Amino acid sequence: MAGGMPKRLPTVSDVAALAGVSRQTVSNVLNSPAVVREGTRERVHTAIAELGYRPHTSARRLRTQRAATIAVRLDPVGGGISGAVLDRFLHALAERGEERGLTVMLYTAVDPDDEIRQFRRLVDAAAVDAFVLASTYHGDPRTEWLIEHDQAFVTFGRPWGIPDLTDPKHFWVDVDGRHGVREATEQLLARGARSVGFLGWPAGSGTGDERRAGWAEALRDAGFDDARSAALSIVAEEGVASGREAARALLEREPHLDALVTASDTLALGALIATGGRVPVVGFDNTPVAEAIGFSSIDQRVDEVAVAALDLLDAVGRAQSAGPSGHRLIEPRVVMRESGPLLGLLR
Amino acid sequence: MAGGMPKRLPTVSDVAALAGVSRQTVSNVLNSPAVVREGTRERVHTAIAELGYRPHTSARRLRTQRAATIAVRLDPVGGGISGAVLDRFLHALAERGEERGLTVMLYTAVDPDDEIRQFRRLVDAAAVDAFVLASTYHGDPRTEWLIEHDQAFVTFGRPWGIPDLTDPKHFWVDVDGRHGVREATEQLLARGARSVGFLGWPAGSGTGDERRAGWAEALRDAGFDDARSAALSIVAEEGVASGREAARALLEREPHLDALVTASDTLALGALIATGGRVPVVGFDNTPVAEAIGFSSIDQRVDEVAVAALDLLDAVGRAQSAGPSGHRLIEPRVVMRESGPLLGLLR
DNA sequence: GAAGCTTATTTGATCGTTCAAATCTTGCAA
DNA sequence: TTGCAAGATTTGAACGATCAAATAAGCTTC
Repeated sequence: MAGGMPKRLPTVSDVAALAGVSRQTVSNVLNSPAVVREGTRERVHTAIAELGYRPHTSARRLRTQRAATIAVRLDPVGGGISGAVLDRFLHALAERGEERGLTVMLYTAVDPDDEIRQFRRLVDAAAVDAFVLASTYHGDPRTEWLIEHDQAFVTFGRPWGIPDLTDPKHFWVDVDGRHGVREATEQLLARGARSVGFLGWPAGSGTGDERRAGWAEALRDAGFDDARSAALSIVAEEGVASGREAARALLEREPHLDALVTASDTLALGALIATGGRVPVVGFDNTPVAEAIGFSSIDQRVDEVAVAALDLLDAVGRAQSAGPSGHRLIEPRVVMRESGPLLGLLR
Repeated sequence: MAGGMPKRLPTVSDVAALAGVSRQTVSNVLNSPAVVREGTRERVHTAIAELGYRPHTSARRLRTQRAATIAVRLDPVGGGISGAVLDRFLHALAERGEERGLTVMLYTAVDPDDEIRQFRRLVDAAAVDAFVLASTYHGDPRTEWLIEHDQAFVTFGRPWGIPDLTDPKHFWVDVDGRHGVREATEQLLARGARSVGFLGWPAGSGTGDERRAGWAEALRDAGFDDARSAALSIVAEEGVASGREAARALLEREPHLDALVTASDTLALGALIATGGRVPVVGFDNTPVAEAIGFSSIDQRVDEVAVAALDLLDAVGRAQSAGPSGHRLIEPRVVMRESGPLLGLLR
């Protein structure tokens, strides 16, 4: 309705005038309150409140040469069922970032080269002062570029090349999948399971290997010998169908299997279909699908990951040693679902 | 490695100096090339390329008073299985926005009031010049606030209150669910289905009512009388379990049902479980789950939605009448999956 | 009560760009 | 040649904030 004037936003000078002080004092009240005398500070605060003043984002960014923005790449479709993880991570990042005055902006890219082109664009335009990468691999050209060009970044997912792992320039946060899977396996054993199988990805993906290792550790501690363990483990590519096939094969080989841990909710869903829900299955990622169907899963706790990532980033920003070291391992949480609404009904 | 100087980014003056022209000419080359003589323009372009110059985002924003940024709220978890829709919409928005020099930033909010607080924060800080809302309802305080404060915005999802629908200040894009469902139903009938059921949400949600209406239209056109139609329709709350229950009840009542259209992939999954995959089911949203399991679904074509939303936004920006009217209806695409990898195996 | 110090506040310059107005070129008719 | 409009380019100012240096105010101390 109103329509009227475009209603110019109040500036620091307007506040200053109203409070009877100078621009700089207003600025100080906001950025280094300690330096302003109590009475003045209060007067300025009421003026700010009265006018509904807020610092002009771009003006501040121009002067301070900080974009206060972190860029995150949004994947094309968030591959398969497990896509929601990035979603939740983004949400956490946006929420936690805002608490620290950071804006999260999105970019897209079709391949690593394209992504580097984006880096260049954003960096050259001073549009961003840090990047969050959602996963990296050994010899990743993206991290190489970022390091080469002195750009702040954190990866969600540890770098899997041995040398990179300790590279002080590479900051990362990751979820300790090994620990999570181990704990899930232990819980299954503790509640009476006699043989717990594992359905995971082919060797070579660092993440998958870690998850399998966690399961293997739990079995070893429970007294299983290596031959027995080997028989209880099977491999499948990510995908519901291939998970179903593999689970079926494993069950044929090991009819007495009474629980199954998997490397992802996608595989878990396949396994559930194969077993008709008769065998408890634990997935990984705790996706909405796991919740809807009602099977157990290991939650990555992306909220913690986001907080850790931001912590690392502003450590980088201040060029101070990022706490103990340049990375953080978050412990996932096992979410056991006793009897999902649909588990028994799948058969 | 490099380490060295912080390497100041080149400015418009650096380019000007190198090309032997003034600042403003460089600016003109970028913003109104027509006004610069051909030869000069070329010289400036090579200088730009040589230095790898790009306009400083914040400086430009400060001067032009445009943030070139649109804000989108990221939902807490993206409810259930269908969450991926927002995900894909965001991706499309980011990608298409970038083509037009727009940045997509995220914000979060726990409820409408909180969201309005965010509006205020972003608007007062001149951090954003338009909002995209992912759905609205009748008397939505958010759209009221935005209109009241002359803020540009578009909603994905038409406003369901009658008066709002034609409000020239409310710009919206929506997917014509009625049309999509109708088309899917027709396709099923065309390939020989004799009775096609509908599993949808309780009346009252505009979106759900539209979808049901599309199915009803198709049946009517095919010569079904209203009593027959009514018997083929059933209602369920969103959720895999309730979908399964409802589908089961419907099948008991109508054993000869040979196809089922549903209001969401979540309901579709429930129906598939109930029928053991024996009855073809069409979902809505074409989520990754539909693709993974292999059942048919209606795709919202979020990419088109994103483009339309951006078109409307810059129509608003230029205060020119937004094409035919302030809204766009996108036709969804029916994705028929003949024999999903898992369909027959669910039983 | 004036010198000397600390604390509080103000002034002028600057970040990098674009706007508005001024100046310089060019082309062409008189 | 001169005049003069149209076109091309340049100059000065401004966007709104913060930095750095300068000034003013408040407290001690002798």
